Amino acid sequence: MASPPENRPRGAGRPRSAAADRAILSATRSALVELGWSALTMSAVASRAQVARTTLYRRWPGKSELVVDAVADLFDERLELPDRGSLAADIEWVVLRFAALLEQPETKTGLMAVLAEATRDEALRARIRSAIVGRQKALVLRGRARAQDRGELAPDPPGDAGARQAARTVDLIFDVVAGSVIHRALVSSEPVDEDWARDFAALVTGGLTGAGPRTG
Amino acid sequence: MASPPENRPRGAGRPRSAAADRAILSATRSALVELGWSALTMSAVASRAQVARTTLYRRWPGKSELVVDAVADLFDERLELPDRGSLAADIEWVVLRFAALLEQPETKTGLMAVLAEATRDEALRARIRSAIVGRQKALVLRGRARAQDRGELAPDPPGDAGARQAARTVDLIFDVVAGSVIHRALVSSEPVDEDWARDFAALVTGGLTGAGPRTG
DNA sequence: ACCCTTACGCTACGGGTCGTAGCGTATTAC
DNA sequence: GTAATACGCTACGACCCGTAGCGTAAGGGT
Repeated sequence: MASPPENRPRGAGRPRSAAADRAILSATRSALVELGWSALTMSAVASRAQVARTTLYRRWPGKSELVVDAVADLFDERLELPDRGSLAADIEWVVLRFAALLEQPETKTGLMAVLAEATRDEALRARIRSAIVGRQKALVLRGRARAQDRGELAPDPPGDAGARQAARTVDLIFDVVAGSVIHRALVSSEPVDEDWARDFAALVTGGLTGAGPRTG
Repeated sequence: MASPPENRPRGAGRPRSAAADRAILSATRSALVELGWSALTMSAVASRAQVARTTLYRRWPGKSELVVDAVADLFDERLELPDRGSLAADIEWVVLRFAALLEQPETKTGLMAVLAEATRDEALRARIRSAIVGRQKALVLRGRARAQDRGELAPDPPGDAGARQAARTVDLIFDVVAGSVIHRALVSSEPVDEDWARDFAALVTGGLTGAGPRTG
């Protein structure tokens, strides 16, 4: 669960209101949906959260950090990867799951806004990777290992070079899955539905030349 | 070439200064790199362009529209697709070309900022598609047709259903290529170099199960 | 129970941006 | 030449920013 940085000296004085934390983060999300990034102001968040404007500045340095924490909460759902029987089916499941997350207007607006702001800020980008997007990578690792167990994929070659090669492949798959879904949903503005997920999984597993997207 | 919308009644009065147009768009790009989206102000652009602030408002309604036009120029380079001999090589070429575009800090910051703002604005999103991202789709169409001529890909099935299926495939490929490159470069913050392009092309053409990313 | 420490709400401040309006001047088409 | 438009400049009210100072509320430690 994302929270404001706890730099305060512990063990003395009045503790910060957890209710205020929740109200602020929730207000930030709803305000982000209604107003968008550029129109979102600290004043708007404060008034929605029934909180003084100064209270916001006591916890977050500025808009970017506040929004990152607010959005990170949305990616906190349990990420599971049930065994769907095949690599392609597992991929479809991940795609649809990720798409469902992006369907929420809060996530959509919040993620893109934060990514845009992070273009000039490597620290912020690292925070996004660890707190938001990076969690999805664990799913790729698990799905790949499972496919190797099934015999659908070749096992990792031994040795140091093999491990490095495997890591590169995982990174590649991760960028392809996450990037394609985001692009489809947020740039092309087309639905990431079961049909698309099936085509996508077929492409990733079989490629264009092999058992291409069209199976029927 | 992107220009401010020409809604003015033609044929009378003093025409708008084309030099000012160029100066404003150029100033917007450089300011965007140095300041980032949120710190970018109309005042900053005006002073850099040696132009009165009111001149900006005479041409663009606001920051978003101005930045879109400024960034669109960067995507205006001639988009060519020389025949590299194979589908995989053609894909590698497109990936590296697109990545080179995204390497420029102006393009990077500008594109993400505009995409973020477009999350809440379908009109802006459509403008981005037609003016910026959508142009790349022509490359996908050409590359696919060429691969079909070579016999690497099956020709489109005849009839209406076949055409629709082909269109879906093109859309899919486009989202996968553009999305993956953007995600790799802007989210993962890893270089889109020749090694990555080769792995990516191998994945898209052969798939995970087939002639996987590792060919050597 | 008491004090100490901190959070909170409120008000106020200087500085900046926004988007618009009005003016006089410059520059072009007809 | 005349009409029409662009341009630079100035000014305006409204808003937001980030910080400071105040009195008050609410816990923790002994």
